[in-house]
Amino acid sequence: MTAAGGRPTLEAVARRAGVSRATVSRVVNGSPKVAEEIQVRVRQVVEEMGYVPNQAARTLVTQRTDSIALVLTEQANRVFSDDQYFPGIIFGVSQVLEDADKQLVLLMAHSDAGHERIERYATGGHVDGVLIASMHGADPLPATLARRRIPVICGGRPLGRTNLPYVDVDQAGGVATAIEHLLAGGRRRIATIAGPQDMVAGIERLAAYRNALRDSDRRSIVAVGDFTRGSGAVAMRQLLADDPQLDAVFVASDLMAHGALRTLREAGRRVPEDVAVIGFDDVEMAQFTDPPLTTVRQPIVEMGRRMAEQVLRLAAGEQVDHSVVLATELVLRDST
Amino acid sequence: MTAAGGRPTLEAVARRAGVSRATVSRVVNGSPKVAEEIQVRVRQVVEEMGYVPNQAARTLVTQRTDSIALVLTEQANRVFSDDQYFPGIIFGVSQVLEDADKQLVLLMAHSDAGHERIERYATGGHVDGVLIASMHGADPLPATLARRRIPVICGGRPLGRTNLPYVDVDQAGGVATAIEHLLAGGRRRIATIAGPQDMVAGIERLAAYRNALRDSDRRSIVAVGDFTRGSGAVAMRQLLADDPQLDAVFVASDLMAHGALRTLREAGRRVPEDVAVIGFDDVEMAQFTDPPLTTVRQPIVEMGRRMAEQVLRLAAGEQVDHSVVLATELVLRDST
DNA sequence: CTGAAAGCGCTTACAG
DNA sequence: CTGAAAGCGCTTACAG
Repeated sequence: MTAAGGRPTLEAVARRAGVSRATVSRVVNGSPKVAEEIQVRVRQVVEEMGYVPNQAARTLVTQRTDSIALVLTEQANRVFSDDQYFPGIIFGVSQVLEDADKQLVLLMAHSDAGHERIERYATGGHVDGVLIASMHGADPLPATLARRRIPVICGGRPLGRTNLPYVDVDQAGGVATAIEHLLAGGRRRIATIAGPQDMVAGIERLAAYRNALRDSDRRSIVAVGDFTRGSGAVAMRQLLADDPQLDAVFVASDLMAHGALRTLREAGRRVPEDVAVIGFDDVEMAQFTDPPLTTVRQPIVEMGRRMAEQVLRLAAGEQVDHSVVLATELVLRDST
Repeated sequence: MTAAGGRPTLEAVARRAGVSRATVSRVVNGSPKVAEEIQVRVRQVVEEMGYVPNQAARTLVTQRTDSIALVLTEQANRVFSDDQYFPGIIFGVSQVLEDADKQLVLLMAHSDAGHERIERYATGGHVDGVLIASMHGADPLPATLARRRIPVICGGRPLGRTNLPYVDVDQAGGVATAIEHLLAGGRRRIATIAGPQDMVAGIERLAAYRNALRDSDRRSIVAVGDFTRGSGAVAMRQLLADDPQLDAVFVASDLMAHGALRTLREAGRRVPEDVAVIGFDDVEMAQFTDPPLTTVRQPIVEMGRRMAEQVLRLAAGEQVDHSVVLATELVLRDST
């Protein structure tokens, strides 16, 4: 007995080993109540024949797929700028899933049809749980999945009223520390380059900047980018036009900060003498900009790990905390 | 009739629509020989009940999984440096698979056990084909899979003697153009920072550098990195110690070139006046370094796309070209 | 054009 | 401890 692909089946192994399919199944799945001697014989035949269980057949009966989907609904410019966010999340998630012997299915939506396709796939019983890495606006996808009883964990606090479980970093705390540092350094006109205002990270970092300045009586000077270098360069030009006297800028991502540094250089402003710059992320690149970048570190890989751990708990039927919030930290370098 | 997950089955739809399971199956799968009227009714019931076919059951009978695996066997430092290589490959692959309605399963090996796990998974009938994004040394995995009749496409020419199909860029041509440009600019002592010598991209770019210099009678000056910024910074220090008079350096990746630029700045060397620098990749960052980086552009996303197209052909039983080689191009900026 | 039936390769109560 | 048997939810010749 050989499956269509030419691969041996349980049946074939059982026949060769002189036992029943049930017994082979038990040995393969590590059930303890099989006689030692039989276990040895079966394992040997499995090895000889190169038997590997057919996952589809197994899933059909167990109702478990042993895979987790990671959804990335993001425009191309960000997924494929050299932003470390997505690779970091993927890396963290895959570490945890590998240890748990689960598979990672990557679901990217490049188009609107893609969005619908993802919903269909995730509700189609293909996966035991879903991770949503980043959302624009109040994406209905996580709520839809949750309603269908599919375990879901969001990366970043979901917008809108919902009580979906999520993992996030302490955005407000990180920004507050950054602004305090600038104020303590005597900076008087502190601008910001915000992230996109349909994403929670963009919204919260801007709100935190405003709060911190309000407390200190400074006025806020704002330009908005989309987390890419190019948008940071453009936003910096706008800020310089708005307020040529500005002496500091908090930038909501390191990539945008890199773009801002180029604009400042072109405009003849020295960093940090004329303008102090603080980024957000602490990607490897931040150590190599000119000057090296002071920035708020967020633990991206750890965020991926925690997301994966949470969804595995849900898939196992356990309860999880409604939110997990990871600490951020100001890393001082030469741009302030 | 409702499946364990609470989802409706074919059976349930058939009953509600007053037809057989076979008929519902035909409608769902778009078979043309079903009466128009019945099609309409079945589709309506499918909609009402939110029926989605169970993939495991379908796979079990069709022997197709509609998924493709992408294997990333790489150390953490590279996957999680902000190298655009892996995200670019993932992005290109996922575009093509999305259009073909196939799923992308990401297989990363973080450990040795991971390597074996990947082999087990790929041979376990979970996927219709396998893409291997990057290999160290003469990895036996692709050949093992090919022997098992599993469609495989390699990213980059595989090392060792094998005739596995692959997609690659014109490494030699790109490097040759870069060196010619340096020679034409009157540079006399041209060093290189090579990539890791157990990877084909590292090996081929170094070999092409040596060939180009041999033709011009210059001596070669070599340091080796691992494609990360940090390794580029260290390698540049070694080169300056080896030959303080060097006036150009070809760096096998943009990230390493970024590291090299920082070392040159620290050493008081002006770029390009004292030392010309050329990178390889053309990531977004290359436009933002100080000075902006001249580099050899390789079409990474396109490479991912072509890999996916090739593996889909193999999975469909078609023949594919033994190799697809994409053009590279020298992009001139201010570092030369 | 439509339906009854076989079968894909497993797991798991249920007996013994 | 072991085996016979049912059943997971589909697709697809085969008849009609």
